[in-house]
Parts: sequence; C-alpha cells; structure tokens
Amino acid sequence: MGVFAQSGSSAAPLGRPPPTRTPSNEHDTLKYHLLGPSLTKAGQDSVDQQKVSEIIYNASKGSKFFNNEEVKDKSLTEKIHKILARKAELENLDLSTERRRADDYVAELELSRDLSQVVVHIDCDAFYAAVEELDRPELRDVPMAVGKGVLTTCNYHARKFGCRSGMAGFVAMKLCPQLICVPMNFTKYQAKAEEIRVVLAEYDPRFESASCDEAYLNLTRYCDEHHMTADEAVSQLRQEVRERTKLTVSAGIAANATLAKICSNINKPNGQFRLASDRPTVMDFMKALPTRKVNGIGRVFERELDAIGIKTCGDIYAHRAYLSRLFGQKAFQFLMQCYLGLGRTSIQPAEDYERKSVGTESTFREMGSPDALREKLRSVAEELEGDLKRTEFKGRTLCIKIKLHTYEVYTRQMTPPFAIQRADDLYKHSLPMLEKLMREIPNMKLRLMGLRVTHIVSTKKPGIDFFGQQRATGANKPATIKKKTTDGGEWEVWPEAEFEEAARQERNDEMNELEKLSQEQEKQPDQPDNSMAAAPNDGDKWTCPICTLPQASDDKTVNAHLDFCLSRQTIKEAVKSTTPSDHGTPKPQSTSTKSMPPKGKGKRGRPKTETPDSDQKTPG
DNA sequence: GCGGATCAC
DNA sequence: TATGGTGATCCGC
Repeated sequence: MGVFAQSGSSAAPLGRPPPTRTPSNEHDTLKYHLLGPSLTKAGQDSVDQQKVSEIIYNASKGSKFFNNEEVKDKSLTEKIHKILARKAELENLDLSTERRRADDYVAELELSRDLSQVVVHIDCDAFYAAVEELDRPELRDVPMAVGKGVLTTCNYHARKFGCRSGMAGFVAMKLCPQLICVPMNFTKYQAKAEEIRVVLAEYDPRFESASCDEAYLNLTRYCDEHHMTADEAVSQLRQEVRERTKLTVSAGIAANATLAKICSNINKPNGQFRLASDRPTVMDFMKALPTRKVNGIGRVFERELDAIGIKTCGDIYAHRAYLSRLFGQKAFQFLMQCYLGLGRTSIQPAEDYERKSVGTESTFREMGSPDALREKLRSVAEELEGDLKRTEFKGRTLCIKIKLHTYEVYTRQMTPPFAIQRADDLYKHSLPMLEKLMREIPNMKLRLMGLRVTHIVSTKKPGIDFFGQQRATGANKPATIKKKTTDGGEWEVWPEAEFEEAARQERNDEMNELEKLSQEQEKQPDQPDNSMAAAPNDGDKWTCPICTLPQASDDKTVNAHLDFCLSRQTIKEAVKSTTPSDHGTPKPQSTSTKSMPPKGKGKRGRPKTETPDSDQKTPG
C-alpha cells in the first residue's frame, strides 16, 4: 500500500518522466530502503515503522554508507523513470500479439500445475538467538541479538523495538539501548542444526537443507503411509523437534516450495499454516499477496513493480503484455508463475546441487597504502587456499572484488593458464588486477577485498566416493511416488545421472591431465617461483608480477603491459576446445520424462527465472 | 565472457 | 563512533 510517495504522486504525464521530485519524496524511498532487506520477514507487526525508519535515517545520515545508499537510490529512481517512460511508449502500441503470447504461456503453465504433492517448509524461529538462549536462559526475557557490528539475528523482544537481522549494531542500539549483543558461535549452531536434521530425516530422508536453519520436505509419502493429514504430520514433527532440541520451528504446508516458504512465515514464530491445494484457493491467495513476500522479489524489484502499478501478485496479470519488454523474458516468466502460484514440487538433498564457485572476502578498516593492500591480498589468497583445499576444488577463473571506502564495488576477473588452488598462484594472478585497479582509481582506499574462483574443477580422487553416496529414493518424484512400498535397502539410480557422472569424470580426468601438463610447462620457462614479485618499483622501473619482466613505470606502459599479460592465453584455448562449455554436468534436473514442463534452470539472484529453484548450501 | 546489480540467508 | 560473508543468477554490452 502506497509505500512509495513516488508511485502515489505519479500522475506522470505520458511519455515523460515526472518532473523534478521533491526532496521529501526522495527521502521517502531512501528511508524505506534503509529499513533493510528483511523488512517483510520479521514478526514485527505492531512496530511503528515510521518511527523506526526515522531513527535509522537519523543515525545513518551523513555517513559514507548513507551517501552511497543515497546514490544508489537516486540511480534506481532514474531507472524507474525510464521504465515508466518505456511503459507509456508501449501502451501506445498494439500489444495484442504480446498479450496472446502471454496467455499462451499461462495456458502452458497451467497444464504443468501439480497439486498432488505435500511440500513443507521448515523455518527455525530466530535460530541463532534461540540457540544462545538455551545456553543462557537469562537472555530469554530481554532484547538480545547475535552478532557484532551487524546483527545476524535477534530475538522477538528485540524485534519489538524494530531491530532486525542485517542491521548495523550501533543503529540497533539506538532503537533499543538495552539490547544485549552476543558474539556468533557458528559451530554451536551447526551442531544444533544437525540435531534438527536428524528429526527431519525421519519424515523425509531426501529433505532439502536450504540453509542452516531452513529446510524443505516432501511429506506426501509420509502422510500416505501413516494415514495422517499434513497438518497432523507437521504438528507432530514440530513437537518432536521441540522435545528433542528444545527449539521451536515454524512450518508452511502447500503444493510447492514457493508457496510453502511463504506460508511458513504466516504463523511465525512457533506456528504452522497450510494452504489448501486447490486452484481457486491458490489463486485467491496470490491475488492479495504483496509481491515482496515472494522469494526472489527484493527491495529493488518491489519498487520497480510498484511503479508500474503492481503491488500484489494478482496485479501481475493485468500487465502481462509488456512485462517481458520492461524486465526481460526471465522476469516475465517468473512473474507469471508468481501470479499463478506455481513453484518447484521436487525436493532434493542439497548435495545434489552442484557448487559453482568458492570465494572469500573480508572487511577491514579503511586502507590505502599499496603495501598494506598487497599484504591484505596475500592473506585473502591464503584464506581462499584453505577453503579450496577444504572443499577440494581448483578454479579456472579468478575474480577479485574490492569495495572502496565510499562503498562502491568493483570486480575484475582473469583466467590463469591452468586451474589454481595454491595461495601463491591465487596471489600471483590477482595482484596484477589489483595493481591495475590502483592505477585506474587514484588514491584508492579500500574497506573490503575478496577473491573468488569460478569454473571450478573438483580435485577429489577419481574413483573414490564418486557414486559412493547414492541415496535412498524419496517420494518426491511424482512419477515414482506411489509405486514404492517400502524400499528398505533399495537404491535407485537414474540411468541418465549415472551416465552424466561418468562423462563428467572423464572430462575431469582430461582436465587434470591437461593441467598437469601445463603446470609442468609453466614451471620450466618461468623462474623458480618468484611469486613475491610485484616488488614495488625502484626508480622508474616497474616489475610485472605475471611475467616478472621490468617495464617502464608510466601508467600507459604499465596498463598496456598488464592488459597484454592478463589476456595472455596459453593452455586456456586448448582446454576450452576439449571440454564442453561447462565442465560440470548439470545434475539430473529431475524433469525426466514429462513432455516438456516449462522449466528453465535458473536459480537465485534476481528471480527472473521461472520456478525459482532453491539454493544449494553447504550442508552439515 | 566480463562487469555491475540484485537476492537470499 | 564507523553498516557482513558466501554463493547464485541475470542483464547489457
């Protein structure tokens, strides 16, 4: 409802964006933005958001963070003006073709609607805070938050003051001076999460961990075999979790993951909600549902949709003809599924998802000295080496990320001649990118630095454990659901999955061979690893950290040389031609036999995709 | 393929 | 006094 003064006052004359906006309008959108991303999640109705927003605004005003938010807000406002202009333009055209195309898509989606599954989303209530309260019961009755600097979560007492996860600590203290902040203890939470997972596995052995404190289950089969309603089963599950772990969870029950996720928030904390699995009920539910409640629609997309008159999922249909033009095809498909209340019905273990990158980053006190920055890069590289060894990956693409003291973010990436894992290599190849950024951005001062590798290659010993972890089949595939009685000890392997794995293995082997070769080649001509190269210039010479050759130190020469060295490709081309575009094979992708369910393959980010699959995360 | 942005937790 | 870290996706170029 009229969250944005902008949309209310947007009696925008056709074609042109509204004239200059008053400062108060701008501040309204900014204030709303500053409320943070988790606005809809918290169980904090009854909180005077107006007041909270005012306090946050005043606490933040003038800071570099605030200034950056202001810039981002302005640029989003501009973007929205363009969207409105584009929309006005489109409305003058004949959109009947687009409209029919949209209707065809709706019909296609409608055919794929599956209301046969009982999907449950389990969400721990204020998880970290609840675990801390177990150890320190005296915290149970006072406002308390977990995390220093930024709150990762807080208990419900704190939420009554407007505190939320993601909020800066000092802002939270302004809202609630008596707030008690306790430090994170991640291993403790992991252990507790595992206790919960043990219970969940009894209800669905193929449940999906969405994160530390969230999971999806398919209870179709459990309800069937135990002759229970979904409500009864979930009620019992929650009771069992509570007895065995002393933690409360909330649950949503619906026909698919998207709906279940929304439902788990409705009676939170310590409650459950079931959305009946019939089409009219689902359509009614979506009709009144604010867009922001949908997983995948965040602050920005919410504002963009609001601007063109879409506040609830029901509003989407009326705008179907130009959504694709305004936001892209993926967003169009995603939104149409929101309108229809569709979502994923297949639940699978998180391990079935394939990791695509490994990275690390850290924030520090503002820093500008090149030497200190290099040292920082070195430590980030070492950190990443640890992560890569732990997860058993090497990376073929290396990305550096920096955040300036102004909170502006830049990323750069390059492809080393072979997949890398060692800190020395990570450092050697990322340093030139950092050096180049330092030249591009005079007086560069950073508050964050990060490294990430993508196009990763598993370093797991071939043969071992490859298919060692087959799992009992669950009841989540519609096609196979009924036919099983008890599958004690029975393993089902999808033939195509087996094939894919074999193919992947083969390609991995090839990769490893190639990389071994290339590493050997590299070692020969290069000098005995002078990786601390990059020694700053002496006089007017500069040493390239890649090829270790001295260059004139003027910017032009250095940049040209760095460009050359960065784009130098040796083995890379050879590797590319022997491997399919993506080294890893997409996992089974479940949609097996069905003719062609309107599936894409998108994940998170901007939802944009159709059935927004849930994430993969590191399980326990 | 690269870089910027958005999103979730 | 000082606003996080990890991973994924999408878009425009």
